Amino acid sequence: MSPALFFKCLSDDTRLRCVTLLQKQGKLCVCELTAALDLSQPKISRHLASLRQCGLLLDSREGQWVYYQINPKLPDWAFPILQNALAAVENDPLFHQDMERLHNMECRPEMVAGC
Amino acid sequence: MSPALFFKCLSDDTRLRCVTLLQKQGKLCVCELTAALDLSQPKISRHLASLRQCGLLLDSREGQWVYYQINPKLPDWAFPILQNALAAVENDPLFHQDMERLHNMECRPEMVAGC
DNA sequence: CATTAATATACGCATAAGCATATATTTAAA
DNA sequence: TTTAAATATATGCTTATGCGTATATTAATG
Repeated sequence: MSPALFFKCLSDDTRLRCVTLLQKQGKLCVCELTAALDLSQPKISRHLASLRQCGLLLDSREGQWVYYQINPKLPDWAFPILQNALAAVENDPLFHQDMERLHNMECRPEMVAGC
Repeated sequence: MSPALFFKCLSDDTRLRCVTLLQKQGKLCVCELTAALDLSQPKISRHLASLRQCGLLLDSREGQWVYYQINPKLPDWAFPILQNALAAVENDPLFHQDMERLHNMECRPEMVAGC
């Protein structure tokens, strides 16, 4: 993963929103990201796949759900950039909207038992 | 300038090399960047134009030469990212090659009198 | 005024990116 | 084993990106 490729991963709004949400929340499944960003499932899934393929994200299936997280084995120089990326969007009301939609999911996957 | 657009500026190797050299050196003219990166003048010029148009770089003509520098009026969140971008490439031998070619220019513009 | 150096732009092209829609796959549950 | 939910992928399309080459522009110089 070269620095230029790394920046390309963050150069699309949908991908940047996914990555910063994951940076903030640690681990989210596809349906949570779909709800948070209020975009179509295939669109989210395609961008997540591209982020996984270039090594920025890791995925892990837990039953029905596939969770994504920032790859902890990224090169050292990558982590400060991710922090800066989060800082760059954290004051944006659109970021707060994403967070709000995430928290307002009627039925979060991890709460399935209670549904 | 949105964060995603800012990252897109850094997502191409030629542009990233220009920006990190300018971050390191402060101010360089087109022919210095052309020599440092060892690429064609139109290619450098086109990328510099795109970086200027989106506000990342400023240009200033001094006689025959056009100098480029990082725009000091970038949003606050942009500067730490630029620092981290430089940090990400500074240990790369290819970055050192660019620096070396820059310093090895037989005739730097600012030395014109001595040529 | 003609020439040269530095820089910018135009053109034509090839490839990459991103999208919406439809469909396949995987897993859990009835 | 049928059904439904979550996720992934395929298809066809449109637009964006990047490139090499050629040419235009601007400024200094003879």
